[in-house]
This record gives sequence, structure tokens and C-alpha cells, in this order.
Amino acid sequence: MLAIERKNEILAILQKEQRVLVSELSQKYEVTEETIRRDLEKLEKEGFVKKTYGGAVLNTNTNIDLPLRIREKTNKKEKQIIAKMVSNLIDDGDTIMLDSSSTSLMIARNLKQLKNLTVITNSVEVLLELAGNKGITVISTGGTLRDSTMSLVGRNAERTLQNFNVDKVVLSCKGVSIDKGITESNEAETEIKSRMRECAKMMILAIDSSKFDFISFVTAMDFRKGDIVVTDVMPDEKWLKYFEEKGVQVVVG
Amino acid sequence: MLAIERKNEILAILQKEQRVLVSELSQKYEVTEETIRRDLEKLEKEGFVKKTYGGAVLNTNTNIDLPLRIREKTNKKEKQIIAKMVSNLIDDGDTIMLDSSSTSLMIARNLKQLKNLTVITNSVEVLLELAGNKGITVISTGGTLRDSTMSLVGRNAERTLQNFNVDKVVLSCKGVSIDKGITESNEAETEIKSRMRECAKMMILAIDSSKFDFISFVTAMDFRKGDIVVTDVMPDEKWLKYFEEKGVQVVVG
DNA sequence: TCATGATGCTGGCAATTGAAAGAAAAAATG
DNA sequence: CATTTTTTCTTTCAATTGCCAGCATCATGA
Repeated sequence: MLAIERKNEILAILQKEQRVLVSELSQKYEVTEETIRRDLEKLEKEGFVKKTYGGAVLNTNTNIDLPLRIREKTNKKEKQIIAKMVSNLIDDGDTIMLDSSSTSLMIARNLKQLKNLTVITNSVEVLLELAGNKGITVISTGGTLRDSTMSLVGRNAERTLQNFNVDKVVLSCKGVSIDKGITESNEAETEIKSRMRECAKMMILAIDSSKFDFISFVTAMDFRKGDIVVTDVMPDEKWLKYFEEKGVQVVVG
Repeated sequence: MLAIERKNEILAILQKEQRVLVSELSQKYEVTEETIRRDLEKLEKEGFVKKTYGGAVLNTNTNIDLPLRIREKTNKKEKQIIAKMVSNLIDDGDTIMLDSSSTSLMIARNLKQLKNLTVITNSVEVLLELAGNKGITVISTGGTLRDSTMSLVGRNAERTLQNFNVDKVVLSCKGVSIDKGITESNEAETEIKSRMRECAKMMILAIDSSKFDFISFVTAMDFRKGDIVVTDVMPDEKWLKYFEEKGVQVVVG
């Protein structure tokens, strides 16, 4: 039996029974309890379940079926590396903004141990991810829900952003090019991002290497002096030169 | 049985019976009384119950919010009836507001077949429930997330509400009394509800019969002419007379 | 071959539970 | 009202069980 199969079956059992025991699963699948614990650990990280002594119970917060729960698999590893690096740039006591993207979601997962952090976001998934964490105040921009991305957009979201000045804004995008700057595929989200950017002196742009020299539909903003680009592999000479000229700092994992 | 399951069940029993005995629980779950005492001790630390000699009672007139999974179970049948009736008062093409409560969540579940509906809510649960429904536009108020109720509150939520005028506002509350009016347990939520109320001419108050003659912490608002009260059993003479005087319409399932 | 991921094993640590004994509270008795 | 009896509570200790971190093994695929 493949590991992934077992994990999926465990999740199915959980949906049905509400809870599972480590000992039961260990017998059922004829693996050690440690293996089961690791499975549960993964499921917990993915937000599905809550581990407890002796087993696990279904996570009631996310119990509501999220058919749209987007579990982004593309470039997962790269994004995780980037997320880790970005989270290292965030400090206890900071107030930050996170946009709505799979990278942001991963970053959020890396912020949970911080103390006295305030996060403003237009992402419903980030909101859910950070809910219930003691040291973190979560503020939603509000706005109209876009089903496809589970993000909040529109005039009300934009208006809310006007009320905030934060330490760091963390954004991602679809593509960056030297000619066209930072580009996005959707106009509504673009507008939000560009407004977010105005809420802080410091912008952190989290982009994996596939985003370089890719141009999407809408130009969201240009690079500015002081921006920080976090990525997984060293950009080529052309980009390094460009960033140097622009006064953009590059962080590579 | 997992320890956490037992603890949750005890809380559910408490919610239903108002009180529990150590000896009873010890027999029921086949553990020693010491174990039960430890469970109750934890529940007391979490603020849900008050230990007493021989057992424990539910912490009523409290501003502690029970977890949604517990609230949802209490008076479930009544709430479902009410939710159904409220949804019959909503029409295709309406723009409505829903507050953050277990009743609202059930109402939301009954709205899915409507066409061209716009729902404005400060409830994260309602947002998730209605996400992905073709005919429904969902707008979040935004604001600061309250973990215990998964609702959005605060200045930003209130400010967003100012921008809307809707056809119908659907609210619930902790208690209603002739002296004190419509009362709530939490100040932040109260403020939101009272602001929502100002966004429409028509308010629908969805309350099961247990809410009558119960007074909670904060007075949120008074009844007005034209309000509609939806409940599960016919209120007594005193209330009917009061509603008649005030010009409040009563709908009973 | 090397790196990677999944699995298993071990030893130290933590959580849960039960048992026992004494303290405290409530009830019963005179 | 004081005293005794009963019940419940708290504290402490021990035993069990589960957890976690680190290391070893094995299969797989680059």
C-alpha cells in the first residue's frame, strides 16, 4: 500500500468517524504507530485534523466542507523554501500584510510561532490558517468573495486597506519582467496588491524562479528601491544587474 | 475513548442539562471520579463551567463563547425550523445581511437555491458555507477575527457596513426581554449587529423560544415597528401583546 | 552511486489515569 | 449547637501508555 493511499484512507475514516486511534490504524494497516503518527502529523499540517493524545479528531474549524480548499501542488517544494525564508524576515511584534496566493498560505503556516503578530489579509485561506493562534491577531480586509481563489476583492477591500500602515507587505505575483514590471493575471487582485504595497515602506516579493521573465496580463507595479525579492535560485546576471540598479535586495534560499 | 472526546461530550451534556454530577459521569464513562474531576477542572480553566461540590454547572450569564460545534447542537431542531422559515422570507434578487451565529449558519444553508442573491456577513462560517454557489454573491465585512466565534468585528467591520443599504437584515441574539430589549453577551458583536440593523428598513430577528425573557450582558437594540420575529413556538400572551403594541410581526413555525 | 523519502527501532520524556491518604465540606445525629 | 459520620475533594505517587527525536534500514529514482 502506498503511503498516500493510507493517508487518504485515514482522512476518509476521519470524515466518517470523526476520530481515529493511533493504535487502531497501526493494526489495520500493519505499520508501526510511529508511521501512523507521521501520517496524522502531515494531515494536521495540512489543516484537516487535530492530533490529540492517542489519536486525532477532525478539525472542527475546517470541518465545514471546503470544496474549494485549494491545495496548491505546483512548485510546492520551491514555495516552501521561499516561505521559510520570508518568515525569517518577519519579527515578533510586526504588523504585516499577506496577499491571497498559495505562497502566502505557506508563509502563514510558518508564522504561527511568532508572538504579538498582526496579519492583515484578503485571503480567506490565510485567515483560516491563522485563526486560533494565540499570539496572532488576524484582520480581514473584507470585500467581495472570489470563489476561484477564495480571496476578497473590490472597493470595500481596497477601502479597508487605506486604514492601515504596516511594517511589511508580503506579496507574490504571476510574473516579473524587466520591461513590464510585476504582472498579474487578474485585475481585481492586481488592484488589491498595488494598494497593499502602498501600506508599507517595505515590500517583500516572494516569487519562485519560474516567475522570472514571465509576463502576465496586467502590470501591478514596478520595483522600487528597498524592495526585497525572495526566490529559490539565483537569478541570472541580467536580473542581478537590474535589481542592483533599482536598489532591490535579493534573498536566495 | 479519547480524553478529548470525553471532555467534549461532557460539555455537550452540560449544555443540554445545565449541570452534571461527578458520580454519574464516572459511571457513564467507566473512569474514576478523579479523572472526571480533572476533565471538569480543564473545562473550568477554559471558562465553560463552574465546579461545585459533587459536580459542575454551566457558566451561564457569561460572555464566554461556546465552540460552534456545541452551539450548533443546542436546540438544533428548533433552529432548523426557524432557519427554514426565515429563508422563505428571502426572495430571488434580494440583498441581505447575516450576522455571525449558529442560526445564521443554518439560514445560509437554506439560501443556496436562491438566484441572484447578495449576502453581506461578518461570519466566516457563513462565508464558507455560501462560497462557490453560483447564484450568490458573498461580501465579507472584514474586520478583526474573533477566534471563539469565527466572526469579524471592530471598527473596520463597522465602517464597511456604512457602505451598504440592503433589503433585509437577519439577526439573532442571546436573549430578549420586555424591559431590556434585545441583548447580547459580547460588546463587539453587539455593536456590529446594531450597525447592521441600520442598513435596512426590514429586520428579521430569528430566535428560538429559549431566548424569550432571557437577559444577557449588553443591550443591542430595541424592537421597532415593522420588525419581524421568527420563532418556533407561539410566545405567551404578554409577548404577543407587547409585539402588537410595538408593531412587530410574529412568525411561528 | 548518491540523494530522497518512507519506515522501523530505541531511549528518554510527557500525559493520562488510578489508587491511596488526608483535608475539607456537607449531612446526619444527639 | 456541637459532634460524628459520610461524602467529596485535593494531593501525591506509581504505573501505564503514548509521544518525540534521532538514527538505521531499505527501496526508488535521478
